[in-house]
Amino acid sequence: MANRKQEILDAALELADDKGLEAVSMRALAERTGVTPMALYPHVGSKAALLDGMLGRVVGQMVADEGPVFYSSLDWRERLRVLLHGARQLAHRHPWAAALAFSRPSATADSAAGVDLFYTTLLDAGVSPAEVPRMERLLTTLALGYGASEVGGRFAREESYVRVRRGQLGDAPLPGHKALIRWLDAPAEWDAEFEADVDDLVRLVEATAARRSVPDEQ
Amino acid sequence: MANRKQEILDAALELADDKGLEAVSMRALAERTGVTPMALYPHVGSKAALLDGMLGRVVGQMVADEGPVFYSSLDWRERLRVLLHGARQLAHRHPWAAALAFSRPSATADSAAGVDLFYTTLLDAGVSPAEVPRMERLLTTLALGYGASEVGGRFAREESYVRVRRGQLGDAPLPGHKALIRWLDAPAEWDAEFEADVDDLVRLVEATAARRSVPDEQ
DNA sequence: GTTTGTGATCTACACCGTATAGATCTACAC
DNA sequence: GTGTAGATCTATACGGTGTAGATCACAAAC
Repeated sequence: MANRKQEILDAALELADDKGLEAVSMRALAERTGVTPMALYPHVGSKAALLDGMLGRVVGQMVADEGPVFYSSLDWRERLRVLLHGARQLAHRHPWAAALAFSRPSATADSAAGVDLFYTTLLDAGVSPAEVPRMERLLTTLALGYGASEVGGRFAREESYVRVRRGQLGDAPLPGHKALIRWLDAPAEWDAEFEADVDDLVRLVEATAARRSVPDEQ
Repeated sequence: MANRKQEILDAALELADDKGLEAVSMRALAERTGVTPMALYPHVGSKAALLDGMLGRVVGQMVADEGPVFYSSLDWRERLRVLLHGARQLAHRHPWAAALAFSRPSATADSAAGVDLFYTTLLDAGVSPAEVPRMERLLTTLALGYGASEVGGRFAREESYVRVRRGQLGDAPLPGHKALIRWLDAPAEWDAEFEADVDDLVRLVEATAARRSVPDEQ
């Protein structure tokens, strides 16, 4: 029974990875699994629960892949970088998961191990315990949101956007765009940009740790 | 014709705001508009285009509400805070829009005015022009992602999570959770936490502006 | 050998987005 | 008034969706 559930989940992952989340219908999944649609229900509960299960699985799997690295003697800075890249990678490897991640609790048994890696890393960095959970949310929200924006199309440009770049839109002036024309034309290099974001975040964590001296409980 | 489209969009917004995005079907929208489903198509094009239109409308509307404030003599720090809170507010006021925002281009005619407010604010802060677009993406991704996580449920806890908090999950130890038990029990105060995030982001922008001296073009 | 329980199945329902084809209304030219 | 062009709405239909409900097959337990 529990075994069967894993098989079904695996089939659903394959389906989502190579045909997109919208191709994951109970009927299609059933065919892939070799049973009728209704046979899935005792195992997965419902479509929503199926999606939860899929998300939990990819998160858990990512942690399993990268977790071991963490008990080596890496600097907290290096560990943090790996974690942030991992969160973005999740969106790249499983585009469907990025969108899903924002609509389901992250405080899950499946993701606890991943969150814990952030916690220990931040504690090692010297961040005050009272600030660690907030910091974890800040970091994962940005890394995950960045990945989701890339694969979901938020960072893409509309065709009609050419005119906007010129710094004028209908009657309304766009002074900011106007001043930045040179830099808006530059092709976006997402890898490099995210790297710069990671640099900023590492510095932000350093600064937060340095501020630890403020009078606080404990 | 263009008028009719706005009416339909307004009806769709009402529907989404008080019954959720999944209640916005062409059939339900048609009934609300007093017309048959197929009558909507010449105006809105398709369901996907309808969603785009809805998103563009709430974004544009938000900018129209808060834009004027910006040409007053506010400090860039104050302006940035207003913008970040605005992005989070978007998710709170229109929960459906937060999820949508990650799957549609943000470089739209509708949102250009909003992006421009970020651009001018960052330029005023002294951020290097070459870094402004990246910074805008970083800031909006975090603020929007934070709001989306709140309303979408990512920040919620699962029932089964009680055990995880104890710092032990099955056989795997969770040292980070264990060390943080005291702080994980604290009820989450999202407003206060986001305020702290905003503080961090303002400092991050300050630091970025201060680093401007590095040898760079222009 | 009957009972119990566990899965899979089949049918059916209410809903979805939308292609296609036709009806109706409005406004203006003659 | 009549004709006509364009915009707007309607009717019907197709192939999809998730899943409730009833039924059936078969293995293990008593």
